[in-house]
Amino acid sequence: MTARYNPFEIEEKWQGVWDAENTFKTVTDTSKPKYYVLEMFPYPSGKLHMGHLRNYTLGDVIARYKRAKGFNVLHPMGWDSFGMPAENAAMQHNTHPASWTDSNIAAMRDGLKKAGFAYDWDRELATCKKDYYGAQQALFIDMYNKGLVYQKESLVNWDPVDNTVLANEQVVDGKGWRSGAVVERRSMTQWFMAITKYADELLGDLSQLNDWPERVRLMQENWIGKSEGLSFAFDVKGAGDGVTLPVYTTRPDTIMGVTYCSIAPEHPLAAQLAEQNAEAKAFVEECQSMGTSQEAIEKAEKKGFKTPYVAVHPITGEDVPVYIANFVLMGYGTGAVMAVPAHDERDYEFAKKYDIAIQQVIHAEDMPADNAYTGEGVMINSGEFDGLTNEAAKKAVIARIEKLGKGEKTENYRLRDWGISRQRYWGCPIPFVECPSCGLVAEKKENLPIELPEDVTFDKPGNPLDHHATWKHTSCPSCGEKAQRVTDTMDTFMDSSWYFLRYCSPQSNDVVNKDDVNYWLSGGVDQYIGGVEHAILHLLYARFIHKVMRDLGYVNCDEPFKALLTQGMVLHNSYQTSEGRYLYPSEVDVDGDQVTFNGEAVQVNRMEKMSKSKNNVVEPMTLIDKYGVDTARLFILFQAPAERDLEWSDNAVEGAWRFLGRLWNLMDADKLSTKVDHTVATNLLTEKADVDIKRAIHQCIDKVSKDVEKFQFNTMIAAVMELSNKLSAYKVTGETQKSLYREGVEACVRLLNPAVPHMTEEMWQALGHSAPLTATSWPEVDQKAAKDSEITLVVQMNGKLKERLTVPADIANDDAEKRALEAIAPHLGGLSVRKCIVVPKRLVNIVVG
RNA sequence: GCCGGGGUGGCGGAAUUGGUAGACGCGCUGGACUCAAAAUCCAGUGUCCCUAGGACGUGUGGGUUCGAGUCCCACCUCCGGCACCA
Repeated sequence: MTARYNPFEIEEKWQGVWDAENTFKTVTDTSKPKYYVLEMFPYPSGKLHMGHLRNYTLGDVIARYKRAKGFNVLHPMGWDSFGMPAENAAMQHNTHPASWTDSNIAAMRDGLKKAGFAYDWDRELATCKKDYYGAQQALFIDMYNKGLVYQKESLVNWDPVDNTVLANEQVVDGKGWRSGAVVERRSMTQWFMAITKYADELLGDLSQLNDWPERVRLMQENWIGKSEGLSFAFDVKGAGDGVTLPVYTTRPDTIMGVTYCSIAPEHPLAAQLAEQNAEAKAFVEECQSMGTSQEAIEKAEKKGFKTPYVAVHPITGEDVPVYIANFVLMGYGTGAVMAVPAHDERDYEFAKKYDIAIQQVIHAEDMPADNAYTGEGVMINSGEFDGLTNEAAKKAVIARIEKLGKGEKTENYRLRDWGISRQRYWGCPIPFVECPSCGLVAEKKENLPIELPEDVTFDKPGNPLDHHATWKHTSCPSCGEKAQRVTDTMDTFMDSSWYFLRYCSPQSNDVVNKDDVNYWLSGGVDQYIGGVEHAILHLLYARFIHKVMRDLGYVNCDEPFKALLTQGMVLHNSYQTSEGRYLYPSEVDVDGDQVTFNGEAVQVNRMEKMSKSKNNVVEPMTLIDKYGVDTARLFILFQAPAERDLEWSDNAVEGAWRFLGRLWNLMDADKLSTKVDHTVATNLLTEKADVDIKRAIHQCIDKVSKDVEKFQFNTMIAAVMELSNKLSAYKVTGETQKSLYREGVEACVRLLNPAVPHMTEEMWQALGHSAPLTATSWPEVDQKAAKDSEITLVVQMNGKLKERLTVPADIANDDAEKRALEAIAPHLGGLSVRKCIVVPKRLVNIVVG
C-alpha cells in the first residue's frame, strides 16, 4: 500500500477488476430476494453533468448497500435517446441525428464508467435503437386494439414562417425561436392515448405509494384533478334554432349568481360568430397568438369579447350575456363556463373590467369588500335556496336542474388525454398506414420495426419523414393497395414510460420476457431515483403505460415504482463581467469574498441551477480528473440531503478530499492488529477508553445502517467522520487496543464502501482480506457494545435549561426527578415547585411560580 | 394565474419527529511543524452584555403547550411543475 492516497491508481485498478470480472452482472434467480434500483436514464446530450453524477451516485450507494445486505440487485443504465436536440444539432451542424446521438452515448458511457457505478452494462439500452422502438410499436398496436389510442383534432403552436409545429420551449414571447414570427394556435389531427380512462385508478392507487414523497402524490392528485359538479346546458338565443351551451361547474350552489357566460376562443359558438363578424374574428385571432401553454394563457391580461348571443338562465329564465374570453381553456370541461363574479376571482376581475353585474349569493362574516368571496357561507338572493348552507345548496341545485331535465351531477377530471403526435423525424414512428379504401390500418406485427429511413435531410422546414421521397409510400397491410405511412412520430415520454420493464430482458424479441419482468418487477421497481421536475408528467405517463401493460398481460403488478426518491438540483453561483457576459467558474479567481477576472471585479449572482445559458457549470470530469471520483461522490453525498438542492462549493470538495486523506492515514501498521478476523468482546474490556471506542464503533454501525435505509447519506458520512476522529485520537498501547483499532478502521471502510467504493476496496485488501467488499456482507451491530452506560439528564426550570446531570442510563423516573429537584434547589430563589415533568432518559422540567 | 416545496451561525447543513438548537464539514482566529511556504496536526469559534454568569437566538407577526426549529393561523421571500425541453 502506497504511503499517500492516490485515487487515480486505485480507481483505475478497481474499475478494471469490476469490468474484467463482470462483478455487477445480474441474472434472474428466483431463489434469491431481488432488489431493483433504478435511476432515471439520461438524455444523451454528450456530456455528463453534475445532476447526472448526483442522481447516479445516489442510486449506486443504494445498489451497493443492498448488495451487501444480500439482495440480488438489478441496477441498469440506458439512454433516452430520441428527441429534439439531435434534430437541432442536425440542422445546425449538418450531422445525422443517429451518429450525433451515438457519439454522445459513447462519450457519456465513458464518463459513467469512470465514475465507477455498479451497473450491469449487459443490459444497456437506447430508445433510438430499432429493437427498442420496434417493441414499442408492437405495444402501441396492442394499445390501439384495446381502444386506448385514437385520433382527434387538437391545438398546436404553429410557426407560419417555418411551416412547422413548435414545442412550447421553442416559443419565446409568443414568437418562433428561429423565425421570430408570431406563433399561431392551430388545430391539427393528432394521435392521443386515452389516459383519462385510467384516471380513477391513477388517482386511487396513489394511496398505495407510501414510499413516495407526499408532495409528489399531492401534485399528481391535483394534476388529475377529480371534481364533482354539475353539467347542464343553457339555451342560447340568437345563434340558431336549438343551440345550447353546455357547461360544467364545481359550484352549482352559486348558480343564482350567474351574470354571464364565457366561452373559449376555440369554442364552436365562437367559431360560428367569427365567420360572420369581423370584430369577433379579430378577437379570436388575437387569442390564438397566445400559444398553447397554460401558464401564458392564465397569466395574460384577461380579455373578452361580448357576443350577440344570449344564454337563458335554467332556473330564473333570465337572459345573461355570452362572452368569448381569452383565459377559458377548450381542453377543460366543455370549453364554456357559467360565470359567477361574486364568488370566483377570475370572473370577478373580468366582470369589473367589462362592467358586468355582480350578484352576491353567499353570505358569511368577513367577506372582502373588493373581491370575490370563494369560501363557505349561507345562501342569499337565491330564491328557493335562501337560508341553506352553500354545501346543502350544491345538492339542492343539482336536484333542481336534474328535475328540470337540463343537466346532471357529473364527475370531471382536469387530466386530459395524452397527445403523443410529433411532426418530427427523431422519434419512434407510429406504425400505422392510411389506406384510401381501408382507412387507418395498423402495421402487421411481423413487419415491425417500422424503421426510420437513414437518408433524410433537414434543410427544408417541416417533418423530414413527410418530405422523404419514398419512405411514406407503402402498401396497405389489409388490402395490399397503395397507401401512405403515418409520418408522425411518438412523444419521447412514451419511450421513457416502459424502459424499466425492458431492462429486465433487453434482448427479448417480444416486448418483454414475462418471467424476467415478473421476477424483477414483483412489487415494482424497489427504488426509483430522479429529479423532482419529473414529479408529474413522466411519472404519471409511466404509471399509466405500466397499468396498460398489466392489462395487456405483460406484467403482474399495479404500480411501476414502489418507492421514489426525488433529488434536488445542483446549484452554483453565476458570475458576470461588468458588460454582463457570463463567466465559467473555472475562469474566475476567488479569494475570500473577492471574485475577479483578469484583475477586474466580477459580479457574483445568487446560487441557481447549473445551466449552459449561465455558464455556471462545473464539469464532473474536471472534478474527477483533479480529485478522483471517490472525492466527488463523497462531496455530493455529504454536502446536502439527497432531496434538497446542492450548492456547489470548491472548499467543501477540498474538505471531502482531506477527509479521505485522513481516512487513508488510519491505515497505520503500528496501530493495527495483524490478526485479521479477531475482535475483543466488550465484557473483556477493563479500561474506559477501550469500552468507549468499542461503543463508538457499534453506535456508528447502528447509525449508518439506519441512515442508509432512510437515504440520509449526509448524516451517514458525518457519523463515519466522527468515528474516524475518535479513532485517530485513540491511544493504542497494547494488543487489545490494536484489535479494537482494527475493528474501528474496518467498520469505517465497510460503512463507507457504498459511498466511496474504490478507496475502501483498496484499504480492505490492504487490511488483509482476500474477498473484496463487493462480496462482503454489511457489518452487524453488537447491541451490547453499543449500549450507553450513562446519559446526560437535562434539568429545566420553566422550560429553560439550568443544569446537565450525568446519570446511569437506566435511571428510574423517580430517581431522575429526585436528582433534578436537588440540582434545581440553588436556582429556586424562594419560588416553589408547582409541577415536575419527566421525559424518560432525557430531561426533567420543573415548573415553579 | 394555478399546483407543490424550501427558508436554522460567516457558509453547507444536524436535531432521536413536541424535549440539551447548531452534530459533521467549510470558513475564520490562534498555536505547532518549517529557513519559508504548501501540506499536515492541535485549540477556539451563534450573537450581545460580559467575571462567575446572564440575556437573546431557527424568514416575519400572532397562537397552542410545562416546553415549539418541529403543531395551528396569517404574511414575506426563493425554487420546481403547468401537458410539444427531457
